[in-house]
Amino acid sequence: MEKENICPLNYTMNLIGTKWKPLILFHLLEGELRSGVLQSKILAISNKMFTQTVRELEKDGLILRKVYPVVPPKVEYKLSTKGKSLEPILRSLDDWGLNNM
Amino acid sequence: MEKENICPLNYTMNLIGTKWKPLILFHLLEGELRSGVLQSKILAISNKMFTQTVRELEKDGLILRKVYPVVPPKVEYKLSTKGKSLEPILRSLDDWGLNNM
DNA sequence: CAGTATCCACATTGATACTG
DNA sequence: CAGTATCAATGTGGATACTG
Repeated sequence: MEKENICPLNYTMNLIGTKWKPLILFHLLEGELRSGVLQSKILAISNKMFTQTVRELEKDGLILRKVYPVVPPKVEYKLSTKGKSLEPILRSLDDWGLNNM
Repeated sequence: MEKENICPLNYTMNLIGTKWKPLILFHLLEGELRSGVLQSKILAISNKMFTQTVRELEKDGLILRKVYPVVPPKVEYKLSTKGKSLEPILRSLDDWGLNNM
């Protein structure tokens, strides 16, 4: 998607307006989650898309990635402050869907 | 985009989560607009994408299309009741962008 | 003016197999 | 367990020309 961001609305949509991003953010509203647990909550997401999506969310400063230097690997994700500030929007999107689907 | 709609959040995103839809809906918040006027407000949208997008919004019941049987043609678009109910979400997305971009 | 029809470039997504 | 690599399929967006 081209990044023109003429208006604020598009800026926001470019950060969360994809198939999986809102869903991942939504699940993280309940708190920090281990990578595998988070992924298992998003039924039907492929391994590749999961990694790719959390990477972008991290790059955009919406989530934080914590790596534990253990074997086997352990990684946890949680919302950043910026990510948490999306909560009202995520809840609105979910509520609206509930009332209209 | 695949239509799985496992959760309400995805239902909503499938309706408004594309490049141009939120922008078109946002401009229609100010009221009914003639086709050409609406399109001119969305800088850089191609003719094809404009028609395609308003068609989908109409199909999904978010906007209403009024055709005047005159020459030259005159078409006006406005939000439906369902479309109007998206206003809080659209404003939130815009506000969040303003505060974070 | 409003919209349609092609044709094409490229971005997004996914299945599968593999690594430290 | 968490993540990477590769290849293929599909979706999305756009330039151009044309119609009633």
